[in-house]
Amino acid sequence: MVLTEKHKELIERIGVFHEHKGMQPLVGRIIGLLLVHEEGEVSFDEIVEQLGVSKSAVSNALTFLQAKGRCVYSTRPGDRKRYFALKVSDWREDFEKELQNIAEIQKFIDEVLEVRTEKNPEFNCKMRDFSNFLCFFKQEIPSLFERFKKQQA
Amino acid sequence: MVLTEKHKELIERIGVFHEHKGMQPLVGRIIGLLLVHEEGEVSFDEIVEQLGVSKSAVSNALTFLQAKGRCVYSTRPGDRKRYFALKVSDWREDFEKELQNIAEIQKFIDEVLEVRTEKNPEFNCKMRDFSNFLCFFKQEIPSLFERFKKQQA
DNA sequence: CGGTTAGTTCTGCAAATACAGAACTAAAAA
DNA sequence: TTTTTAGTTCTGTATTTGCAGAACTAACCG
Repeated sequence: MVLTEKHKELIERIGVFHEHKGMQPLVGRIIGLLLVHEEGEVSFDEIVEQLGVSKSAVSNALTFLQAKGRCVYSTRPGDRKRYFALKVSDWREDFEKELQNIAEIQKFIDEVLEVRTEKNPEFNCKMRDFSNFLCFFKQEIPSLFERFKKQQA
Repeated sequence: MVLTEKHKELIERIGVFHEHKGMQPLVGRIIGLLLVHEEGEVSFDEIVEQLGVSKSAVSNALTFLQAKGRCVYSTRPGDRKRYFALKVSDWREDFEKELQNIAEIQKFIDEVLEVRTEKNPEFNCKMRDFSNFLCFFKQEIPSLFERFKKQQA
C-alpha cells in the first residue's frame, strides 16, 4: 500500500497522541500505521519501510505491543512473514481497563485519608467526597456498556 | 510536621503513580506530600527539606503544577513565604477533563475512518462501533455527575 | 551442505530528562 | 544603605531513553 501525505500526517498525529500517554514514539506510530493501513495487516518489512526505521526498533516496539495485548500477528501458508494487526476487537475491554485505571487514584486517596489527622477537616471532607465519587464511578462502568448496547438495538 | 515512615512510603507510591501518568518524578512526590501533609498548605522551604531536593527543582515543579492548575499558593500577613496547596476543590472538573481526554481518541478514529478504503469492512465496522460508543460515552459524562449528586442526597 | 530469509538480541551512541548548585533578582528588614 | 530572605533562572551533568547497526539465530531453500 502506498501512503499519501495525508496518511503520513495522520500517522504522526496518532503517534504523538500516544506519546503523551506515555508510550515511546515508534510504538505510537506503529499503532497509527496499523490503523490507517487498508488491509489492517502489515508485514514486519512493510512497517520498517513505511516508517523508515530500523528492524531492531520495530522488533522491540512490536514485542511491547504484543505484551500489552494491543497487537497480534498471523501467518500465511507458504509465507514465512508475520502480518501484524491491532486487536480492535477488544476495544470494550481496553476502554474498561482505562476507566478502571484512572479510578485507581481512589486507592491512594483512601490511604491518604487513613494517615491524615483531623487538623484540616475541610480538606478531608473534599477528599472523602472525591473518594465516594470514584467508588460510584467504578460501579457505574458496567451499566454504561449495557446502556450503550440497548441504545444500539 | 514530622513525617513517619508510613507517610514517606505513601508519598513515594503516589509519586510513582503520577510518574506512570507521564509526570516527572519530583512533581508526583510533591503531589504526594501536599496530600499527606496535615495542614494541606506547605511552604516552599518545607517541600525542599521534606523531600531532600534542591530549590531549583522544587521551583520548576511548582511552576509546572500551577500552570496545570493543580496547585495554588497563598501568603500570610507579615510572612513572605508562600504556602502551597493542591486544588482539591476542582476534582469534578479535573476528573471530567480526564474522561474527555481518554475519549479524545474518537477524533483520530473518525479521521482514520475517513481515509480508509472499504477493503477491510470488518475492521471498519469495529472502528465505527468504537467511535459510536465514544460518542455515547461523552454524552453520558454530565449525567454521571448528576446521578452522583442525587445519590448523595 | 552452504546460502537466503525473517526476525531477535546485543552494543553503542546521540538526544532528552531531571536534577544539583551557583548566580541572580526582588522585596523586606535592619 | 547594606543585609537578609524567598524564590527564580542559568549552567552543567549523571541518568535514561530511543533508536541504529551489527552480530546473531532459526527455519527454510537449493
